[in-house]
Amino acid sequence: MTQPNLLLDLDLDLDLDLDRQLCFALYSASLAMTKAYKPMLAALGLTYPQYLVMLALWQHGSQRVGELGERLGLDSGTLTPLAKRLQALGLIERKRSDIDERQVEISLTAAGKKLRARAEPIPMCVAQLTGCQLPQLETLTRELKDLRNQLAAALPAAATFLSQPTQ
Amino acid sequence: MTQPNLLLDLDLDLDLDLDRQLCFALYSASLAMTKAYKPMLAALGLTYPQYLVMLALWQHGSQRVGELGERLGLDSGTLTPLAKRLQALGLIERKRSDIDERQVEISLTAAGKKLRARAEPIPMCVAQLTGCQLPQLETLTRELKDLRNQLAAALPAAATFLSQPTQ
DNA sequence: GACAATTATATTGTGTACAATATAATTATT
DNA sequence: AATAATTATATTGTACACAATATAATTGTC
Repeated sequence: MTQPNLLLDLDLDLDLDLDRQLCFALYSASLAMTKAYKPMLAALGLTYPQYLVMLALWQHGSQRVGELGERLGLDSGTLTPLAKRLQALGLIERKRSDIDERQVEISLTAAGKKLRARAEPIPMCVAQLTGCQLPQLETLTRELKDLRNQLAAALPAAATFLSQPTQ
Repeated sequence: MTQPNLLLDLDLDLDLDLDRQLCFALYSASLAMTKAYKPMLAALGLTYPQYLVMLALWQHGSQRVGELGERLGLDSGTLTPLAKRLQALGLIERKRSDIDERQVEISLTAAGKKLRARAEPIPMCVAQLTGCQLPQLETLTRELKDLRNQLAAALPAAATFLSQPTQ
């Protein structure tokens, strides 16, 4: 008699059940991953976001705060104090550019470069903790990168999604 | 001539390249997801972690701080001040249990229950922002939940991973 | 029933995240 | 070349996360 209600069907798949939310699965997996890294990074004297900055510097060498921010998706409000802590640890240097004094160039010290060797076994340790095979981890990594890129591209749309009625 | 070096091969797959790290893909996707939610949740007057607490309350009803923490993977240091803010917003109540005065029961106010209707369309909006089909999102959600559970279970091992030489 | 051990939540301190704003330098325009 | 607009980083304020500790209530043991 009555046609199946499409909106009702969608509600079945997209309710507010915590364990069916992609956002919560992402959020809690990310926190769990940070906790898994914590003891290993503590041995290097680093927090997890500090480790990410070191990864970016080890891979791409000296770079400006803005480049770091774009790579990591973080702004100066996060990076400036973080970089000051890495500088206090003696791992990086911060220097105003001579060409453009608005820019701050971040570079590795000898101690910072040396730390890389001690960080190298960490990804393997974490991979073992996941209990997954490498190809599966690579697939998941690619899917998450795609998701991140898609969300970042769609961000302007998100701002007006609920404020506008369907027009 | 020379046999392929297994360790070298593994290094190719598990180096310190930022864009090949599962941890960074997770971290940045999670931050991007939070940013996508932000404008929609702002319309409800909620932050993202506050929204997660509301989801847990809408789904499971009144519960103790400890239950909330276990569900969300957060501790009292995070939840106590967050709950006080939700209380200040008039969305929840906090009451010491009569049976066990150590426990604090968190329940929804009428305004807190009412807010659910306005939150209901949000998951659908986000799903559209991802540009993915629902089955793909469900698969990714399950994979992330598995990863989180596996990491949580393996956490004790992580603590001793780098401090112990291979024995 | 006193008291040690455990449990539940709260508090404190450190380190992110990020919006909003401030500051200072560079570029564009006239 | 003065000045408006833009750009790069820093600062401020709010809200998480979480380790470490504190507090208070309950349970277990004798």
